[in-house]
Amino acid sequence: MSVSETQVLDAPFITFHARFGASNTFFGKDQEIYGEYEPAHSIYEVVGGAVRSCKVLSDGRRQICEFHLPGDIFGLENGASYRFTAEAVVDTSARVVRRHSLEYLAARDIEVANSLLSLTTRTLLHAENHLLLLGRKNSLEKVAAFLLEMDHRLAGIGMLALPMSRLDIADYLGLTVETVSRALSYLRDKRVLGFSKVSQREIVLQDRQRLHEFDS
Amino acid sequence: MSVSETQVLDAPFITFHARFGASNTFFGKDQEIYGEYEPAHSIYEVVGGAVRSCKVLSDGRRQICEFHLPGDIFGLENGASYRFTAEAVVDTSARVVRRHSLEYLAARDIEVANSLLSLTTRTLLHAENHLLLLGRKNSLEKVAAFLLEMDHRLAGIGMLALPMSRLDIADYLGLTVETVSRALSYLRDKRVLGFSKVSQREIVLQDRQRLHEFDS
DNA sequence: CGACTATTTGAGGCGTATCAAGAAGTGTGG
DNA sequence: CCACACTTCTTGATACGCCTCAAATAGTCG
Repeated sequence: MSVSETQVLDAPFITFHARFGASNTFFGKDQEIYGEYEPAHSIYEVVGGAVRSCKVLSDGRRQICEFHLPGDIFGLENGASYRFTAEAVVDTSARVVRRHSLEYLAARDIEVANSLLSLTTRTLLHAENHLLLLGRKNSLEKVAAFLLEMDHRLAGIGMLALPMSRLDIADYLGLTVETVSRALSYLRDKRVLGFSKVSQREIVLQDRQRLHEFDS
Repeated sequence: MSVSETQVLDAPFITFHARFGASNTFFGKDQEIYGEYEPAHSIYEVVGGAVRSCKVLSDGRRQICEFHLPGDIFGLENGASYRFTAEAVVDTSARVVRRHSLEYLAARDIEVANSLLSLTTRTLLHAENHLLLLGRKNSLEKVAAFLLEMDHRLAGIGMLALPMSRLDIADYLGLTVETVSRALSYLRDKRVLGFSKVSQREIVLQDRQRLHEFDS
């Protein structure tokens, strides 16, 4: 079972955007949006493109904790600084809201406060499922779970246009590029999925049912 | 760097306890407190002992997402059901609060709502650091990080009385019992830590500095 | 003390990482 | 449009870290 409860909890946030107006900003591919431990001044909503939130060890090992896709909100912090580095996976546009504006609202409007809680809880839910994946699933299960998550979140009609590279996928799943590639090849050979001829990052889910069987 | 921001955010929750009174309940070692997907009726605060929150795959592979130690709150849900199974690691006593009481409060008192958000954020912070550990650290780094986390959370004076078994530690770190044991033996041989003669679960941190060097 | 469980230690195997090379895809300038 | 350089992805060979299986030791509890 793999995460993704893209529900309708954003309503108050949308309202917020409408009420306060939020500026649109563009980020080029691989551009850093903010760095870990920087003061958390802004909150973002992906409009188009994709963003990765990651943590990095001193020797460069990287763990991507989340991918943010259109409609997702990221950069929401309770503490003083960001807990991640956020980078654009591809060219990305995002709405930006200053943090103090939102905090001002949340301190008064219990609806807003509760929608922030919902947002945080959803993130937590995703993280906890990811813990199980990282700690206890093998490479094939990880890749299958990833594809199912993306299929779900990209409102999949069987055709996945992945914005991220194999390296991003690997760092999300705690694997290497080669292992991810081998898992995908394996699933292709089993006719569970196919690669589009247009791009290596377009994947056709030929048998979603059977893909589920590869996940846990 | 390993988690644990045991701050003073519980104040409103404590207040809540005082205001509404919360019944104390006892759980024997390995007793289930609640199961994953059960309706989430209650919220708990550990008084004495320890609790593990875990997820289990169909074939029995288990991932412990968190250990709850005295003072910790667990079982707080936004959705209808629990996201984990919670079990007593050792004989444990906990204060129990009915969920609807807390929700009643949170819907009116913005202070309470914000303290719930703080609580959730702290859990999220822990989970995200754990993602990095599970995805990208090797066994020695994992065990070192675990010891440092416990040292910190058990208000360590250099002597760790771990409530959990090696199996619990393994399932927390995404390892096997044997690997955990080997890492501990290695650190003992390096004189970074020592085993108490009283119990295998009492560990003496002989060189916290050097232990830090083993973590990432 | 005796039965049982938890932990440690050893030997060997498996899964994923690493290293290396080639293929496929992308972008730029002519 | 092609030529070229560069990046990304795939595939193969090998290495290594952690898991598995097995057995000995230590600890716990009646």
